[in-house]
Amino acid sequence: MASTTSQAMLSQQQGLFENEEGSNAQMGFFSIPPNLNFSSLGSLKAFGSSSIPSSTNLSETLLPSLTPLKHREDHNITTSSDFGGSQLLSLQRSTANLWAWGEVSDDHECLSSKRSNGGDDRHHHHMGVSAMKMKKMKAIRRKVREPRFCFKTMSEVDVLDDGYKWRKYGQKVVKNTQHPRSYYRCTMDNCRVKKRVERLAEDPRMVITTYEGRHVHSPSHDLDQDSQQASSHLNNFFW
DNA sequence: CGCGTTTGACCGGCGC
DNA sequence: GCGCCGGTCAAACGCG
Repeated sequence: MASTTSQAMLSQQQGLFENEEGSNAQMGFFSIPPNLNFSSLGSLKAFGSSSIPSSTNLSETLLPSLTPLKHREDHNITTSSDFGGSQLLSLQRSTANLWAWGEVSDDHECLSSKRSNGGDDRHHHHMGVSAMKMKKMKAIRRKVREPRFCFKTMSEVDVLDDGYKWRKYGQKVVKNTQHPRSYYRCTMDNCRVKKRVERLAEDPRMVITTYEGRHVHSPSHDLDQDSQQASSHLNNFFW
């Protein structure tokens, strides 16, 4: 991996969020300029949660600044001031987690998951949801799911450090893409947040990350100083 | 030894 | 009904 200037320069960042408006399920979209500063976050937040009561416990999560892991280890890139061009925004709904799967499917900017509840059904079985209930839920084509948020960043590394600890639980080559999609789950016990990471087929320099769910805890304590620096700013907004 | 990754198998939904 | 496909599981493995 050549350590050029572009290595951690997430010069172009765009994000998507999905909300749970039921039949009006939709995805927002925003671009994150490389020189984003914290004052911008307010507007992004407002954009992403236009229908959310602003008082809802601020559990919308703004993930701490991202540092590509390898770079964090190898090059110790700093993320102060404007995040060093390496940041992640996550907008999540803190209210009910209902959304219609069939209607958030066809956005190729985000990881398309036209019907990604196969494995989750199994998961729900594990969680003790009765088959009867699941059938009923399926019947109305509506499913209790965690809010999702996806964005794409330009980075040479796949896994961006968002301050949480993730465990990889799967990898899959999806059709019509040359790069595998990786599946991660938050390592915290009762935290069911998942994320998927893949590279854009059209532009392998772009990494698409999709977060699903909401963390029930603060970011991992073992952040390095850089991350702590940046996330401490963010904490003013969200924690 | 504990934790994280890899990877083939499996499951369930969807389209034909 | 069957095959395809995305998502998940879990055993095996690697590493510190």
